Amino acid sequence: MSVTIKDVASKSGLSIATISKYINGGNVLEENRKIIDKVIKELGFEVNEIARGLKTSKTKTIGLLIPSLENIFFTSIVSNIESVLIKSGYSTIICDYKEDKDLEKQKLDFLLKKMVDGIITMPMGNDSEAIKSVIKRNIPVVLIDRALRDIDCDTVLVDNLNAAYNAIEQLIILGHKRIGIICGPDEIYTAQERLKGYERVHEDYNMSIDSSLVKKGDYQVESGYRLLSELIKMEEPPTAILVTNYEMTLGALMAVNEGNVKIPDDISFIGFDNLQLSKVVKPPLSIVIQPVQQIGEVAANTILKRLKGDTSNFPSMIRLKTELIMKESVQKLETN
Amino acid sequence: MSVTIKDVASKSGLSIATISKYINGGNVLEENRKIIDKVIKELGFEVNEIARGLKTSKTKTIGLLIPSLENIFFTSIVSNIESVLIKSGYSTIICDYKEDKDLEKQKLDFLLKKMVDGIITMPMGNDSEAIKSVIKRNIPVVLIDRALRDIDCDTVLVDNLNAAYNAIEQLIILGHKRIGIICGPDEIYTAQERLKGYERVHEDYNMSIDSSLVKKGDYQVESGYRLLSELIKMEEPPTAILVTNYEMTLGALMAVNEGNVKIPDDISFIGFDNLQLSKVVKPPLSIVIQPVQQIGEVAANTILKRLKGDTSNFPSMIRLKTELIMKESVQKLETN
DNA sequence: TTGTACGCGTTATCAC
DNA sequence: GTGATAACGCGTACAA
Repeated sequence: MSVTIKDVASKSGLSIATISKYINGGNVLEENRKIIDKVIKELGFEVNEIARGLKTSKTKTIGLLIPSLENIFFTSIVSNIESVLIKSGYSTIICDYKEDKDLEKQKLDFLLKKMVDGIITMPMGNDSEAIKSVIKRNIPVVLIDRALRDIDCDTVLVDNLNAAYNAIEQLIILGHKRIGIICGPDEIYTAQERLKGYERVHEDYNMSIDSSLVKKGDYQVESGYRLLSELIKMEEPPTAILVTNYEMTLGALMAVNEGNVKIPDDISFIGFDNLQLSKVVKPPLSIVIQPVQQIGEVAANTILKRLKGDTSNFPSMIRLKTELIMKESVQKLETN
Repeated sequence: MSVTIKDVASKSGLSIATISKYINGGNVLEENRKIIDKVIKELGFEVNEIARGLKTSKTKTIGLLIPSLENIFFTSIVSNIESVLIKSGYSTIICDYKEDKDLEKQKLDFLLKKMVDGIITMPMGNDSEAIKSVIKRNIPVVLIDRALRDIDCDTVLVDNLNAAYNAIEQLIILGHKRIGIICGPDEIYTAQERLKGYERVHEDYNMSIDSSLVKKGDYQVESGYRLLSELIKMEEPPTAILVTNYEMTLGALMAVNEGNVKIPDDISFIGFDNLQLSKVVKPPLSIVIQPVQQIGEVAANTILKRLKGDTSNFPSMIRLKTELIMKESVQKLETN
């Protein structure tokens, strides 16, 4: 079918072994080097990665396991990861587990069966066992966005705690006393951290927390809608709100629109994750931006490093900073 | 390292050939069948896909080549494709070419080098040559979203022409005479078709087209913003507008918000592609919805069919219907 | 430096 | 129905 080393060998008059050595960067006579180079170009020879893989048990493929492909936050990261990896000749098999823990395990197995050389994943459950067994098989794993307890594994995340902390702090500085938050699910790492940020800033400013202002959603649009509706219908509603991911921000805005509530007059609003959205709605939305590009690049470079056998400072834990963009959706509150 | 057929053979007392035949669904004595089954389970044997690939020259991998991973319309399709393919044991290597024609070719080569069994792609340029050469190599290709001229290739698209036609028709029925459209780039198939729909409905209703109302953007946010700004600043602005993709819809909404223009009082508005968006903005946006799930499923099933060697009605051209959802962003115009 | 021979795990072909 | 055995294309000792 396609051109093999054998073909190159016979046409160049050299042996298969020599050609192979040349391809893999070994020492070959300058003279032969030229000949081989020429023949390879003439024949259009390309290494058969799959035959090579059989021998080396390396597939030059990285598995990417993410919660959903219908979430721009995740796919942006994926896009950046792919860009970096392809430069090193790695392809990426992307699996989304549709926010389903069973599917997550299934797809992890799938990737393993496909003999990926490494795995980058955003774990959902805390099935650190599955991940552990992968690491035990000497397959490098990089966790992104969400950390896992009791596990030695390279991890790239954003400083979720301070992301929430800083946003809430701004609201406090502007005079808000009753600040609501719409969190993600308890089981999810980022949700825990963002809530911690909310709690810690209250402590630091010596403010007590009204637990009725802390709403727990599921990172989906509908919960953002429902929970914000609940908040604005309270007898004593919050004067400001932080919504902690993109989907819920979307939902919360729907609730605002339908509830005849005005931003920022009736409620100050800080959203999450999507800069474009902040410009479409009126007034412009204040927003917490995560460094998606960096996350992808750092994750990809980390796994590339491990793939090269560099085990320095393992396990690495990199915590990237978010950015808070304040716009007119937040109002200064008169202190009375 | 891992368990091989050889191991299964020696432990079961049968030959490698028999085990292989069993695995691939050949006829084996009921008696042996049981033994093999048991041994496989005990040993936890799994086929080494890469060794199998070397022999069969099949990788059980489909290449997916899309313009961008940061576009929910594309990634939704990808997600659905992946769901279908994985059920048949296929993995998908996803490449995005970042709307760059050179990158598109590069990544196509990359996929070929990875020996994918088939390719599903949304082509950008009209480099039908590259695709043709793939097909000539007997690698099935399915085009989605965008058709290519002069080429025999299975294609799955939506009826873009009538998508635009129907939207504009509704506006006409509601009494609008000056209807603007913000199109995509001339080179892109979907943009051409949507524009044709605009033109045809004007013909059918015997209305002439004011070419200053036909704006050509590039499917990016900024152009939607810029072009809608231009439209509303006209001396005689349109009374209604159709924006023909999601990003430009986003941009156009920004312009509306900043321009102190009211929807639908000052201008009736129909957007594209994203249902969620339609609920977030106020008033609720009328929108053209594409059947992303179907697109993905049909495309995946088509390539699966070809992979099985079924060449019936090749090349198939499937045209899926869009849905028009009318909301309060469109106003009935008084006929005077 | 170069060449020979063999192994990687499967599948396919043929005898039996 | 079953079992040797030759491929598949490449890497790698080892010998030359």
